[in-house]
Amino acid sequence: MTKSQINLPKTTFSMKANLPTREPEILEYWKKINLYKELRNESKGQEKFVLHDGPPYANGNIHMGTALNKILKDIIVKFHQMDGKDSIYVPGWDCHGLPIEWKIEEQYKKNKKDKNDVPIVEFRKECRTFAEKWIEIHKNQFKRLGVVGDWENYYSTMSFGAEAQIVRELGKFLKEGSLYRGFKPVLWSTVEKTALADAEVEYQDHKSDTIYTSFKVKSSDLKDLVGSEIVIWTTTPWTIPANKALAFNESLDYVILDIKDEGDFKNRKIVIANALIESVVKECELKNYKKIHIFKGKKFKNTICSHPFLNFGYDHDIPMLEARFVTTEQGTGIVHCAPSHGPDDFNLCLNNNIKAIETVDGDGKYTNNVKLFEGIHIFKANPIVIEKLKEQKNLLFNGELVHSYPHSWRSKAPLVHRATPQWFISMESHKLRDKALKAIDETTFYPNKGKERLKSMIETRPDWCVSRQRVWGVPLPIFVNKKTKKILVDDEVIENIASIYEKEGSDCWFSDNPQRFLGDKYDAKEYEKMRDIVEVWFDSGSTHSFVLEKREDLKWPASMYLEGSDQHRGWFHSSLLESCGTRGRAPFETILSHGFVVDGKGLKMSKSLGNVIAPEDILKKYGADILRIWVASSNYAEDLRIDFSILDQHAESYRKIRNTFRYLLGNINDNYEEVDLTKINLNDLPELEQFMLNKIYLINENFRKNFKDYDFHNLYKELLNFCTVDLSAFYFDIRKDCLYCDPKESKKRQSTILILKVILNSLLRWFAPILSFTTEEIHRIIGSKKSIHLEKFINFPESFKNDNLNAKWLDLIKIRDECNLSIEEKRAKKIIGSSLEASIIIKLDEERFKVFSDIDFAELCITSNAQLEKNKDKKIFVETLKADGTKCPVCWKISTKPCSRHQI
RNA sequence: GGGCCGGUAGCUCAGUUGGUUAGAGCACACCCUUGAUAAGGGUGGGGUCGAAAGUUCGAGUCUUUCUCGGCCCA
Repeated sequence: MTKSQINLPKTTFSMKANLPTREPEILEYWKKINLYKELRNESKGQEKFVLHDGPPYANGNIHMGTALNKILKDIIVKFHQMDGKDSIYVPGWDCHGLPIEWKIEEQYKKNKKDKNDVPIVEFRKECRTFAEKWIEIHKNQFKRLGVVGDWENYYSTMSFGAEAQIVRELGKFLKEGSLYRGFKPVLWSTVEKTALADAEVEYQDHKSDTIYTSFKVKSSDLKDLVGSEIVIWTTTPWTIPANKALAFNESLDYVILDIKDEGDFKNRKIVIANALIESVVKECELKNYKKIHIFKGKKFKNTICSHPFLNFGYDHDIPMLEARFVTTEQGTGIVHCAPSHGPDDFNLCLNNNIKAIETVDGDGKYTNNVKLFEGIHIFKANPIVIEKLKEQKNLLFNGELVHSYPHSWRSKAPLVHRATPQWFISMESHKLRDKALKAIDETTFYPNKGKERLKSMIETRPDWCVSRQRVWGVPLPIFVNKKTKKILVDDEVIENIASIYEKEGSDCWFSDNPQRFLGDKYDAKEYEKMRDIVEVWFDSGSTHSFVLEKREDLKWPASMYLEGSDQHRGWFHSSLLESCGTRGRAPFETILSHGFVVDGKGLKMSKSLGNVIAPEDILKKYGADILRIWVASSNYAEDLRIDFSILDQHAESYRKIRNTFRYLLGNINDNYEEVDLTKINLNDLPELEQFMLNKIYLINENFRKNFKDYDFHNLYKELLNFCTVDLSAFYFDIRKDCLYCDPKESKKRQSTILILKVILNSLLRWFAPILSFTTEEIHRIIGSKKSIHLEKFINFPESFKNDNLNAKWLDLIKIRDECNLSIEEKRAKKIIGSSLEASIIIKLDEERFKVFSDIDFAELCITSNAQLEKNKDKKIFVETLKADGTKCPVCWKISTKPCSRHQI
C-alpha cells in the first residue's frame, strides 16, 4: 500500500547482461543499419583521422594478441569519430609468403604430390585460395569483437592492384639506383638446393672438425707484430679458402707467445687473446712457450696479414678488423672472417668495403672463384683443407667438436651459410638511413620509448635485402642484360608490367613470354628475367602506397600506425624505409605500440605451459565488452596480463557500470529527451546538483586529457571510480530519498531527474568507444539516432565549473566521512542498524559552522536528524544518537512529529 | 649470449623536480539494508615498493650489482 506512494525505478534495461547472446543481436542490428556507411555519412567533410591497419597474416585463427590489437584500434577509431572527426578504418591482410607456401606443401605431402610436378602458376593459385579462406574467417572473428570498419572493401597484399603498385614502388628504387645486386650469405641446404628461412631451421648436435691455424702478419703499426702469426680457431675449415679478414675486439688484451715446443711451430711467435692462453695451450698441447708482449686489442689497427694458402696464389691482403662480436668464450679471441659464409662476417666486411662473392654453388661445390678447390664439395673439403694447411706448416692443431648446429627441419641435413646473389636496397647510396632517422624524429610515439627503439634499429641495420628464392609473392620485376650484365632501368617497362598485373595479377610473370613485359623496345633474347620474389616485408611496407594513397576516402600519411612492439623490427620499420626511400618521409604521423599478452603471472602463453587463453573462450564466457574493458583498463605500454581471475574482476566492474546505467534509466523510467546544457539555470538547482555538474565538468576535462595522451587505463579507471565513488556511494545514495519519496513534480526531484539525464548522456558517450555493445543496447532504449556510435562527445558549458563550490563540497564529504565513522561505531554496538535510525550531532569550528549552516546534513548523511554545533577545536566531532520518534511508513525517516512529507 | 623495456596490496593501476605515516578502485572480512535486490550502503584488514649494496639529513623515486619476466637480435 505504501509502495504505491513512492516512485520506484522502472526500466526495461535488465540487470543481467547476458552478453554472449545479446552481442550477436547487436551485430545483426549494425549490419541491418549499415553502421559503417552511416558513420561515413554522418562525418562527411570532417577532418580525417586514418588509422592504417597493419595487415595480419591470413593464416590461422586469431589469438589474444590479435584481439588486443584490433580492439585497441577500434577503441581509438571510435574515440576520434566521437570527437568529431571522420575516423576511417580499413582492415587489411598480408597474404604472400612462406607460411602459406608451407601449408600448401604440407597438403601436397599428405596427398603424395610433388611440388616440382605442379606448375608454379597452379601452386600460386592454391596459395591465393588458402589466403582468401582465412581472410573470411578472420573477418568474422574481428567483427565479433565489435570492430567497426570497411569490411566490404578491405585491402590485401595479393590484390591485383597491390601487386601492381608493389612493382611500381620497386621501380622507384630501381630508377634511383639504390636497388643493387650483391651477394649475401643465407642458410642453404645443399641437399634440397635451396635457401632456408630462419623458421625452417632446427638446431641439433653435430660433430665438426676444428682447427687452429695461423695468419702471418705482413705489416702493422705495432712493430712487434710484424713476422708473428695470428692464430684463429674455427669449426668450419672449409671456409678458410673464402677468408677475407680477421676480427678482433679492441677492448681485449692480446699476447705474443714464443713457441719452443718441437714441431712446425718451433721458434715461431703466435698471437692470441691473453685470457685464452690457458685453454689454447691445453688444447694445442703446447708446453714450452714464453710470453713476449701483452698489448691492447686496439693496437691491431692497420694490421695486414697474409692468407695461410699464400703459396697457392691466395695473395690478397687479410686486414684485421675491429668487431664487437669477438669474445673470449671460445677459440683464440681472433675470428676468421669469410663474408660469403657468415652473417657477422658479411656485415663486418660490408662495413669495411669487402664484398661477399660467390664461393660455393647451389650444389655445395666451390666455384671458380676459389683457387685449388674448384669443383670440390664443401662437405668433403675439410680433410683437404687440413692437409694443405699442414703441408704449409700453418696448422697448429686440429680436432673435433660436438656442438649445436643448424639443420634443415625437413631433410635434417646440416646447413651452411652460402653467399647467393640477392637484391638489396642501399641504406647509404641515396641517404635512406638519414631520411629514415629524420622521419623518426618527426613522428610522435606512444609510448615515447618506441622512438629510441626504432631509431637504434635504423642506425645499425645493414642494407635491405628484398629478394627471396620462393614462389608465393610478387616477382621482382627485373631484367638483366645477358652481355653487359647491366640492370634494365626503364619506367615504361615497369609501368607495362604494373598495368598487366593490375588486370590479371602477377602469376603471368612465371608463365608468359618475357617479351610481353619488355614490350617492343627490348629483345627478350638479350635479357635474363629474374625469378626471385620480393620479400614480404616489402609488400606490407608498401601498403601505404596502394591503400592510403590510392583510396579516395583515406589520406596520406596515415594519422596513426598501431601494432605490437615487435613491429618496430617489422611493419613500422619496413613502412618507414619504403616510404622514406620513395617519398622522403614516413607514411605515418604517430606510432602507437602495445606490449604482448602474457598470462596472469607475466609468463608468455604457450601450449606446453597450458596457459593459453583464446579470444573465443572469453567471448563465450564473458562477451566482447568484458574483453574490451580488459583492453581499455590494461596499460598497453607494458605487457598485458590476462587470466580468468583478471577477467572475473573486470566482469565485476562491468556489473557496477551496468547497474549505474540501470539506476539512471530506472529513475527516469526510460523517458529520455536530450537536455540543452546551455539552458540549465544553475542558480535554480540545489547545491548538490551544481556540485555534480561541476564534477562532470572536471571528469570530462580529465577524460579529454587522457584521450589526447591515449592513456586509456587511466581514462577507464576514472570513469569507473566516478560510477562507484561519486555516483553509487554518494549522489545516488543521497538522492534515493528525493527520487522515491518526494512528490513527482517537486522542484528538487525535477532537478535531480535533470541531472540524472545529463549523467546518463555523458556516461553513455564516454563509455561508447569501450563498451560498444552495452552502450548501444542502452541507446536503443532511449536514443534518437540510429546508433550511439553516431553521437559526438559533449562540450560542457564552462559555467558548470565552480571551484569554490567544489572546495566547499570536498570539505563536506570529509565531514560526511566523519559522520559515517561515528554511525558505524553505534552500528557495531547494535544501537542502530540503518543510518536512518541515527540522529547525529556535528561539532564544527566557527568558520565551517558559518559556511555549512545552510547544509542539510541529515539528507547528506542519510540520517533522520542532524544538528550543527559550534566548536572551538579545528577538528570535526560527530556524535551519533538513536533517533527518537516513529518511522514514517513511506520515507522511513524517524521523527517525533508527523512526517512533513507523508502525514498520515 | 647481446640490445632494449619492465617488476608498487590477491588483481588493475596512481605516485610530480628525491621530502610527512606509500594511495584509489576491485577482490576479501565483518556489519547494515531488503524500495537499484543474483543489487545497494558502511567499516576494516592487507605493501620489506623484485633483492642487495651505495649516494644523501632523507630513496618507491638517483647509481651499481643481482634476480625474475617480456620483446628484438644472435
